[in-house]
Amino acid sequence: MTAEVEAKGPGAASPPLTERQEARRRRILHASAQLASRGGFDAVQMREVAEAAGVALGTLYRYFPSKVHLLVATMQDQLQHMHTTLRKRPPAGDDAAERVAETLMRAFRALQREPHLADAMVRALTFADRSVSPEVDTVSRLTTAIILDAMGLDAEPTPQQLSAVRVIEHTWHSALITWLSGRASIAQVKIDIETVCRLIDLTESSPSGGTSRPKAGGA
Amino acid sequence: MTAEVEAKGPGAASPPLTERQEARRRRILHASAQLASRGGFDAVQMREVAEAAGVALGTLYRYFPSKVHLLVATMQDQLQHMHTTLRKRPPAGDDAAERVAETLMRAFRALQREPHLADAMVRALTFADRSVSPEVDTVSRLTTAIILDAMGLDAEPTPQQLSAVRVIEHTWHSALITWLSGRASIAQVKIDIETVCRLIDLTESSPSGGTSRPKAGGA
DNA sequence: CGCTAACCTAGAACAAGTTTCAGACTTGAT
DNA sequence: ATCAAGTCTGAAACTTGTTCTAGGTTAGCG
Repeated sequence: MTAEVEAKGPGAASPPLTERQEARRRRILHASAQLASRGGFDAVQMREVAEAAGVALGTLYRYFPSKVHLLVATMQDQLQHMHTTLRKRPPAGDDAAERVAETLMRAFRALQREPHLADAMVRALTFADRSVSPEVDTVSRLTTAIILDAMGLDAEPTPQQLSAVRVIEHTWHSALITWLSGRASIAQVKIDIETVCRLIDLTESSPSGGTSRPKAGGA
Repeated sequence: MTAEVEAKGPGAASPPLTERQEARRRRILHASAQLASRGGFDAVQMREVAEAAGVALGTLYRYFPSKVHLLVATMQDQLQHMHTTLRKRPPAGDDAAERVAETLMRAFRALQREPHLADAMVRALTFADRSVSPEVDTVSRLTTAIILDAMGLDAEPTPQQLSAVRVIEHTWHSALITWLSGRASIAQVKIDIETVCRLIDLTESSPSGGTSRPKAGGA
């Protein structure tokens, strides 16, 4: 139990990094993503990451206390990027289930363009043990935010809707894994996503229109 | 249809093991489960497994080509055991969704009794790469069989039902992971299982009775 | 029995994640 | 400018999964 991992945990006031430190951090994450894109989880070797980022091995471990921490942070990074990208062109489906499925399929296609990177990030995410919980939780919240965005609700989500979203996330992660390990085809993943998204239809509160509404204006 | 223990691939005619070899194999699996029960994934150290099983390290690797292979085989073992146990007292719910949820919660409670073992097996399962696909697939088929059993269908499952089962499996695995890594409570897992099991209700073919039937005599 | 092929053992060796440490460099305050 | 505290570097060491080697054992067969 040495270092307090200063993650984005609840109320964690990460000591403000100097500019050079911020730059180091970004170099590390970039090197991580680069190596991951080449050969997936196994290709992200800590010594190579350190060398590619131009920092000493000890420094790498000061910034990210383990390989899994590093890759989960890499995923945070990519997810953030994807979130902003997705927000620019919101899904156009008629009901919430369609929109969520469309959004996830869009994300899936993005991952298909970098399957090795996807492999590294997803494997790290599911392999993470308790010591990485705060970071994994951040990823989970980001994913939840993306899905809720896609649903385009005009009110706070109900507990049932949150449950459905949780299940959708479960399916999303697990389906990715089966795809990455070659046990499911792309088509199969699509079917699974569409199947689970039907759960959203079960959570419609009012019998009239439910969550169907083309454009929930936000501001 | 008891799955053959030798999951070396499609049609792989695993050379029949001699009695001493079978005994070695069992000693190894037992040692693996034992160590896993103590301290989870990390506690299953190949050298220790070999010593506890009374075989040389090289022999251990001849039987199981990697730690992940070993743990996935351990899971096959446990699942088989659970499958026969579950069959003895089939779930009593009124509709398929209830029965499946009940069955999974029963399995979940069994895992709670050996959380470290569960940790080792589930982490191995999701961390497995392509080289372990055949074995992971066997586990997946076993899980599917358990769920289909619980549904108590009287006919071949429809494609939609199979999709629902796939999504249930996804949720099951992923929910286990969140529980094991301390990011979800037992209650939360229960909710997620119950939520995803509602998908089964969506696959009822006829509007009359659907899959509801108290006791579908097994086979 | 004695042969051969496959199997097993003990142990060294190798690979990659992680830890440690002494010394050089930055930073912030005085 | 100077000092103290904290940070970074380079390199070695340690851990555990995995591979390799040389020699002993077992099983089937004439």
